[in-house]
Amino acid sequence: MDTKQRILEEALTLFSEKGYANVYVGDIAARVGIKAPSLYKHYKSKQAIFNAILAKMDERFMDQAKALNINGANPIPDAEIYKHMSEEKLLELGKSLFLYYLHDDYTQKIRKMLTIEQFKDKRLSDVYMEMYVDEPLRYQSALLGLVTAGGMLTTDNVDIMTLHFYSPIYMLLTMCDRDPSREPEALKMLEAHIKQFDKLYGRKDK
Amino acid sequence: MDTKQRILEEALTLFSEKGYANVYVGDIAARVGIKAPSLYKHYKSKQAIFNAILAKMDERFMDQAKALNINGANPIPDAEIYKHMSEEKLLELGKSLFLYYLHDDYTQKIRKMLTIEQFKDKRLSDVYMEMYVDEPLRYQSALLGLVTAGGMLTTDNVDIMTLHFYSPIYMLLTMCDRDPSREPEALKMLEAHIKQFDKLYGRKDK
DNA sequence: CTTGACGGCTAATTTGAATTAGCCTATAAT
DNA sequence: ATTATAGGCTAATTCAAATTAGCCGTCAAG
Repeated sequence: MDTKQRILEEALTLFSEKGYANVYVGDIAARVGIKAPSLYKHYKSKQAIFNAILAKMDERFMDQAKALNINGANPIPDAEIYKHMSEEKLLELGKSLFLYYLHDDYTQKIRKMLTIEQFKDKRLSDVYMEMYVDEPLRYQSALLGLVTAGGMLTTDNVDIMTLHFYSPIYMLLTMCDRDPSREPEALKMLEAHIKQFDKLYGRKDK
Repeated sequence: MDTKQRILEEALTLFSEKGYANVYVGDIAARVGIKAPSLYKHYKSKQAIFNAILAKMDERFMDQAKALNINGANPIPDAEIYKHMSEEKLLELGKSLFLYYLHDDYTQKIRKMLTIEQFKDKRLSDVYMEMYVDEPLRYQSALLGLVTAGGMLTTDNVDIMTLHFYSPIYMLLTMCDRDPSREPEALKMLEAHIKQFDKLYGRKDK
């Protein structure tokens, strides 16, 4: 078992629940199944553990950005799909986006940790915004742009349409992060939101 | 000068910037213009200062709720105004809401503090949600309900319409909290959002 | 078969921040 | 005028948490 890796995982879990300052190195060690001083065989300090988590996050984020081809000339790999976007498909898209963000273990923990630690370090709030505001808006804008081009949605301002699509998702997400018991309620609202969105922006003659 | 009050103000400022754990009692004292031990003439402990801030927040929040008559039989005092809601008025409503939340010193600091500390204590996340999610949605829903009744907006689901109105405001707000330099950009998007909102929900024959 | 590095442990040690002790001055009430 | 209280200060003290010292067993390479 890779202790060095385990330490990062358990530390991230704890940091995301209680924040850096409220987690003691002994807590991390206990969850890994060792004693606090043994941590220092793997990392120079508590801060170094935190830094390693961020480094790994950066790495993953870069990979993901590359995988999504966001910057490349070819924005969406399977563009054709989005030209024939039905209400059901839109619904599925929104729900899977929401549920992925909400339930993916790593993503959720990172998001919570960034939320807690963001005001300590501008770099963290920048990462948060890129991950949960700017990048989703950019990506979905490209996507909804295709749908619009395909004629399934109509607007003269794709960016605002994207804002209308995504911001409820974002708000419901922050709601469920704070209170997971409200997930069913959030899902109901999400569905109603997307149906309404489709009605508002969908072609009248659809 | 009311030192006891000053302490709460300076402590809130610091807590909202750096989080409880990263603020030292000496920092608070320094800003007030005294030495750390003197704080203890006014509050039993650092935690007691934090609690006092929350107590005062609760108090204000109660007052505000009462002033808005949210629970009372009479939801909006000057309901008539809202029956004749033009695009410009809607715009003004949204902008003033946004700018109030964003710039009101006390509100902003409380929001940032709750954001940082929320995962430590469920009570804090509950307050946050009430203040920035549930209460605004309830209030605006009542308001937009009136507008709808007046015939200036059309929908079969006021709650979703309200979600569509408010969630972009919410998202832009959290964006500006993280990076105040993006306020102009946010304001532009806010305006475009509301104009588009009005187009989408406004009566076709307006 | 022995050596050295890896990774664990217990028992210090360090550190730094919160809190307490105890003193001093000003002021307001008796 | 005396005294009590409020509120400030400096100099301890406490305490918890991070880190270091130093020991030990295992195991793979030579």
